[in-house]
Amino acid sequence: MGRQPCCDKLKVKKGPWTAEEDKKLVAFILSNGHCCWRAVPKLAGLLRCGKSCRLRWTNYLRPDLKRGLLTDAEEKLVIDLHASLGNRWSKIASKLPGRTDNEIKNHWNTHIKKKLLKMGIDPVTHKLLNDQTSSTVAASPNSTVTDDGKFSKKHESVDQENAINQISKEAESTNPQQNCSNFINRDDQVLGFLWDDEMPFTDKLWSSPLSIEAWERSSEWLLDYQDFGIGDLELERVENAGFADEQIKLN
DNA sequence: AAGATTTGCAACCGCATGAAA
DNA sequence: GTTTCATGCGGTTGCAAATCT
Repeated sequence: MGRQPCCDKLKVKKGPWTAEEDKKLVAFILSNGHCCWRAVPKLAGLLRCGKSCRLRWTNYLRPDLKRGLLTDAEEKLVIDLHASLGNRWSKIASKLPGRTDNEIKNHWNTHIKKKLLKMGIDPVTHKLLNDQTSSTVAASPNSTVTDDGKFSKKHESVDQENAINQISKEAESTNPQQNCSNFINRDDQVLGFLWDDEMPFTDKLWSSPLSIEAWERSSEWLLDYQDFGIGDLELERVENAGFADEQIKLN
């Protein structure tokens, strides 16, 4: 006897969410929280699977999400983290406040991968493409790397330790051709917080109560960006400033 | 202008994991 | 110890928008 489906697939709606559905979901979560995702669609009056609700909330409706393209600083962090962690997008996303694993994964596949290839860098190994003798960054007796660049979840702390050692080794290297990561401007103070498991300021944000009005105020981009696609430059400017502020706070 | 192709991203699917019964 | 269930994660797909021919 296998596992039952999380919902009755015949009676659930699929595909893009409407503004009405978004509003229902947000209103429900802001007033009730999401103790059990399976119950959310029924209680919120949505013909959706609980899984779909969770995804919509975490990837799109959460009030603390940033919108727009990743900044240069964020992109560099993603590349660094990918070199150390591989395709563990949720782990990478946890180090970039306001960004989701889905967003980072998409940005990696559509932008960063191409950029690295253009620079002659293998996006899987983070080594120069013509450097046949190099092994992967995280390859060590204590970590496992699969063909597609996935890292084993076992020995995580050892992997992280190796990664930190690797990053400091890279920083010491003076020859830009030796390792692709040298093109990244290192900021040790920034990298320092990357290995902390907690991101205190996002936790604070989540623990504070939020009204539907507050959500609507903080999510005006939903109208601006989803329906009309305006304000990208202004948004980017604000986000860049915000990200810089967060880094200053952390330092 | 119109059709073909490419790109970017939201959403889905299946699997893994851990907790509860 | 086994089964069931809820949730999270990473890979993949589908489709609208953008770009090319």
